[in-house]
Amino acid sequence: MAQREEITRRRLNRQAVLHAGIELADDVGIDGFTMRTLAQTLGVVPMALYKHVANKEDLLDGMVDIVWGEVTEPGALRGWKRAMRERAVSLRAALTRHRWAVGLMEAHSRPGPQNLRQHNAMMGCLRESGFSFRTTVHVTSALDAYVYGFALQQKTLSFETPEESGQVAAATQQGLAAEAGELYPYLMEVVVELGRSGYDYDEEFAVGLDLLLDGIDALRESWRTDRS
Amino acid sequence: MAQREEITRRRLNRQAVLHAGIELADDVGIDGFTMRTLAQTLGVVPMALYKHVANKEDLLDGMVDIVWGEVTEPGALRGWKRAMRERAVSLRAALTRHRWAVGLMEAHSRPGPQNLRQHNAMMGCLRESGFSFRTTVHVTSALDAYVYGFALQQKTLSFETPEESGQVAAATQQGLAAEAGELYPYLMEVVVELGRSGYDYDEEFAVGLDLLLDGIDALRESWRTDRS
DNA sequence: AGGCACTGGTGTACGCCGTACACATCGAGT
DNA sequence: ACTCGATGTGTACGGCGTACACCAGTGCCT
Repeated sequence: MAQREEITRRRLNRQAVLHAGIELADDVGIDGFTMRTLAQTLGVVPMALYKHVANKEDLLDGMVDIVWGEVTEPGALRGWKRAMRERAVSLRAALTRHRWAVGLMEAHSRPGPQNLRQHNAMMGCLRESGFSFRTTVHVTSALDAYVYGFALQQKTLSFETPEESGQVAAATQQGLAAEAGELYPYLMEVVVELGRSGYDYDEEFAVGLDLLLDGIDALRESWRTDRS
Repeated sequence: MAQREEITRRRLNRQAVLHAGIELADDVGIDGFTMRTLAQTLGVVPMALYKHVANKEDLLDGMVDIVWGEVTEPGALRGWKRAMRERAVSLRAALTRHRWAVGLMEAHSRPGPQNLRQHNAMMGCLRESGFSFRTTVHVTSALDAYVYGFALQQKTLSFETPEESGQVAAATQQGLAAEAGELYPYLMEVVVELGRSGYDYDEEFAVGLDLLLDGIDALRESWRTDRS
């Protein structure tokens, strides 16, 4: 048993490497994520990792597929709309937990099994709910684009965080505020107002998502009779 | 005059560096884009660039703001809906021309003047069209998310290009096709169908965009009477 | 039990990256 | 003509991903 533990600790395997990778990337972000630091957190020399992953790209691919596994599958049981909303929320939650994964989820290389499973469930849910083949593509495309884009904004946009003061303060600091008020009056108004009333990513996401889902709902009938 | 040309060729300036950077990044992608190769295309030693940009991040920021400058401002003259659609299309076109810019458009660092100009015009168009302050934020957030996300998908998704055969062929090649048909029947169906009828990014983008715009339109009245 | 192949961890080294720092050059203003 | 500031150069450093040769321990076959 102690021996087993020793073994578990001493001998690596692909899963251990991938999970350690996710943890590290969550901590330090994609830039600070290097093979060397990952090896260090595993108490191992960098080259040891290459016995379990082909290279850094393969490592990231594996990590990404685990993230895909964290996304709940849409089931058609309680209606496509609820299923789609739940999946979108779950996907965004996963991308919020693992910000480094945004932009890697649909990489060029071969999609992993969890990725395939997820998309298969998505198609299945929509097709079984009576969407035409082409409409299914439309819906998937639009919803995924929205979720990815929102995650991307949330990842990179320091613009208006809870302490949006950061932005305003920075602008003021460079003496830009006064000038900005003249050059960009509308933007300035919104930023100031936003600073006053706060910005809630969750609510913002939900609003846009419902917009899309309602739009899909409204057009479902006309689409059903469409070609294809 | 010949002297002037000589000078223009010999002496760099920030704009020249930035534009050469864009051209190079368009060609080789963000991965192959290094200070050294950029210096080489300019016929100059790498360190020479640092007289005109603070560092690579500053260089990319400058390049990104030029891309922002390529996006047409929304004018409220012919209605907010048309203006928003034109802007979204223009933004996506810019991101398609400069795929490396996706994910950098809303960087953490100080947004550039073209970025600010663009967002100011956006806010102005919506506010002047009668949208409430909070609704303006909703609309901007949702539309931008969609455009970014679509560009991101288009950038990374090899899934179904004009020659979607790539994907299917690859899957087949590894003997996965048969197995995949069992594991992921819905996905397989859609991929095959898609291969038959083709996939048009432009149309796909337009469909989702209209979905959002119509949704906004429908909810505009109720939103107007909302709080804030 | 003894030998052996195989798997997985190590050490060293290479080429590329961004960029700091000291130096050379050159054009403009006195 | 001389100086001075701005611009390009040369060299060098530390960090990155990773190729390659090597070593250690484990499980298997006899």
